[in-house]
Amino acid sequence: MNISDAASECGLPAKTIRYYEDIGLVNPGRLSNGYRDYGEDDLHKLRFLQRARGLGFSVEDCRGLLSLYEDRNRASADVKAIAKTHLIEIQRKITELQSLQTTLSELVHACHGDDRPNCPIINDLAR
Amino acid sequence: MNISDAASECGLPAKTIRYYEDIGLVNPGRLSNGYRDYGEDDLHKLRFLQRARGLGFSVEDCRGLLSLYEDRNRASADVKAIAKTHLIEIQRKITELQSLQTTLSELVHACHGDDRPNCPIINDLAR
DNA sequence: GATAGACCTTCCAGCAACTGGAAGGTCAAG
DNA sequence: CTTGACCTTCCAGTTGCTGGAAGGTCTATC
Repeated sequence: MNISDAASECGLPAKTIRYYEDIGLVNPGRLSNGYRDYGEDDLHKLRFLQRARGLGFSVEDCRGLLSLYEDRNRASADVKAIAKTHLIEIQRKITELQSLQTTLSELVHACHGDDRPNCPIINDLAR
Repeated sequence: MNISDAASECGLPAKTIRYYEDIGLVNPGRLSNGYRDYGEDDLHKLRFLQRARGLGFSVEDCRGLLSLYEDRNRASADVKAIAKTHLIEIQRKITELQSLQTTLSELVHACHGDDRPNCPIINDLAR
């Protein structure tokens, strides 16, 4: 299967798939004309990557998850550890964004938003 | 005032301040020896940038806010528009992260996390 | 006057995770 | 035999810095 069919199969752009190959995540075979040729294993990995990236795992996390995916003797604890760390990071980001949201929405509400120059947002930033 | 004093005044690393100059945000004068020399206006702008970046505004947003800050005839509506757009973007990110959080925390809870290979997290990613 | 150390300068490279585009090869249809 | 849609590689750009190298300057001390 060529790269654009693989792309529509797994939901990743061809560019991204080539990039994943560059960084050593998925190594398809090659046809005699030099074209990449994706087999079922490759497609599984690509779909795996698409899902994992979609859950916000970093590419390096994905590398780790992928090797656990391929390891039939993995300990689920190893997978859980990666996921847990990521989850904590997500929770940290949510908290941070919520704090920004609170501040910003107060400022936005305090600002008249008319054609006059007085502006609580600017005042706050300038304080 | 030299760059390291300016840095401690505004809470930004010297490297970052030089970078902001590179991209045309704050242009201090220069002493005869070529050293940057920060005046009160420069420091105000740097503090402004530090606050605005801290609220998550992009550097390009900061450029816009800075020029509104310096425009005594600004319309507060222009400021509010930038802030509102940013706020909406923050809210979008929060929603997205919360959805990731839900999915991931379900997976993490479902995973035993022992030394056996069976793992709902991997299973989900591989489905 | 020499020297050490702490500044300062510029410029170049790298991070994450792609994305766009140029230049060129290949293939199937008409 | 040409057109157009693929494919290939490689290089540059994105965001917002950050680290480091190479070299100039300043201040203090000996």
